[in-house]
Amino acid sequence: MDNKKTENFSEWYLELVQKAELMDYAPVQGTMAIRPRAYFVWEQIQRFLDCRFKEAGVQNAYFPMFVPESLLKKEAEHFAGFVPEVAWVTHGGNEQLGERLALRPTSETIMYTMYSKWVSSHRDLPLKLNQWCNIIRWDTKTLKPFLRTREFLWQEGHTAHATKQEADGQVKQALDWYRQVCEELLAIPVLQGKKTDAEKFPGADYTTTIEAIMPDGKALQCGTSHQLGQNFAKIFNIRYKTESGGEEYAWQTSWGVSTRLIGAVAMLHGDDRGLVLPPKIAPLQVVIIPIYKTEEDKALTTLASQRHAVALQAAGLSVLVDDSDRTPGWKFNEWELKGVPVRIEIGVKDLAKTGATIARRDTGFKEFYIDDAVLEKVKSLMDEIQENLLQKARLFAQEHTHAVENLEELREALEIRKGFAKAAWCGDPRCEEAVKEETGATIRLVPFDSKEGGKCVYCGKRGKETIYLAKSY
RNA sequence: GGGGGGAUGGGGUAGCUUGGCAUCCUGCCAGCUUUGGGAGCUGGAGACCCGUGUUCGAAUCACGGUCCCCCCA
Repeated sequence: MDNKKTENFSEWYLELVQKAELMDYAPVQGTMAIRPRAYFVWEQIQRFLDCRFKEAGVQNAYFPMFVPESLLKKEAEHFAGFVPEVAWVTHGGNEQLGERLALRPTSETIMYTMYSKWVSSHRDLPLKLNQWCNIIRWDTKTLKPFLRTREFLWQEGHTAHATKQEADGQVKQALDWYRQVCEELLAIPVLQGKKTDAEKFPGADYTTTIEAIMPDGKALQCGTSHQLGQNFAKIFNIRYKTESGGEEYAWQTSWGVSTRLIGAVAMLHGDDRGLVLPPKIAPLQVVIIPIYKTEEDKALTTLASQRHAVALQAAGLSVLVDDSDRTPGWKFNEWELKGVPVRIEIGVKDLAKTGATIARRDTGFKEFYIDDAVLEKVKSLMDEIQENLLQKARLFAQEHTHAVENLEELREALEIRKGFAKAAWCGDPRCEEAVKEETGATIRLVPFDSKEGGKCVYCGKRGKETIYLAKSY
């Protein structure tokens, strides 16, 4: 790595994602190839969420990526929110289409057109479907690999329920899945709460969100879950006959997380040596490097390496013996750049003591272990490193979250101390807008345990809500 | 939305003002050699973002386009 995380954060991140072979730029602006090392992380996220979805009765399905303009327009607020960044298909071959087709920026409208055909009785509810797919948003803001690209992968869950309460419960459950995937799998601590009306999903009654703090103090929205109320149901005519013979509109939710999470992992845990991956999502968890001078030593150290590899693999770990024709120093640097959580060095010195040297990626700490202790140590390191990364990130988040009482303190928290600000807000959208204008920060969320009290960070009137503010990606 | 910087083998670069066989590092291939924190030697393959113009001749000058990065809103 040429750039330092603390000196040129932005350049450091770009160097990191490319050198660690997470992505590569593709020919169209704002698009990229997701390389195997990053796609593996996505697969772990998919696996983690997919089994929770299925346990909860959410089934996978697939809907078309083409959304006719007339459908996208049906919900006015929704359309207004998305139209600035919609990419359109206007031609088929050389023939201009009668109606242009949006490349889905999200799938509410196309899916709910189908939902209206599939829902007619209370017996059809709840309807809970999810799709894993790509999304196109023709963003004009600053693009950044994984965090903001014009095409990305995500999952979008869409449910229809008989009652508001049930839909509220689904919104909450989805958000909790997202909190779990961030904290338990990716070691990214998050704040949870509600978006303000100004920041909510276009067409929703309310939006809930999880937000993480990045090393430069900016907020990253990591997942959202929306209560759509009956807004779409009324427009797309999703009605059901109740048990008592009446007719009601369904209550709906939608929720999603995207490949943006991969960028969050790289950004948050990476260091000046390169990528640092939490063991649970590392494509390669252990690399074993034999070290030798003579052919005889090469045979011995490689054999010992392979013996350890077999034992570790039997314990369910992904292991590679790097016996390539490179110097040990080169291999150390290479695998550190790629973020492998644990490295085992086996040289003649280790053989003489019938053991191996184990180095952990997160702290760089190296220690010798006798052969019999290696397996247990590596297994426990998987948990220790996973936990350490989460704790380190939690500590960072705490240290970069500052309680503020007025605009001046808010500016200081954002500009000098670089982080989140916790404040009170009177609830007036004009104060929210003014703060955004004057500081560049937005209200990231209103926590679920928001309390009245304090003074509005902008106007000084009585506070009605607790808020967290930050600049964001 | 505004401002600034940039694009030269796979990656990083020199050359551009003053037009004339394109520099160096790294990576890649082959061979030798080497191995406890990015070793060495020899040989080899590999590039001027795209288009138009000016010119005997364009990486270099002009115009247009595409793409990337940074800062501000």
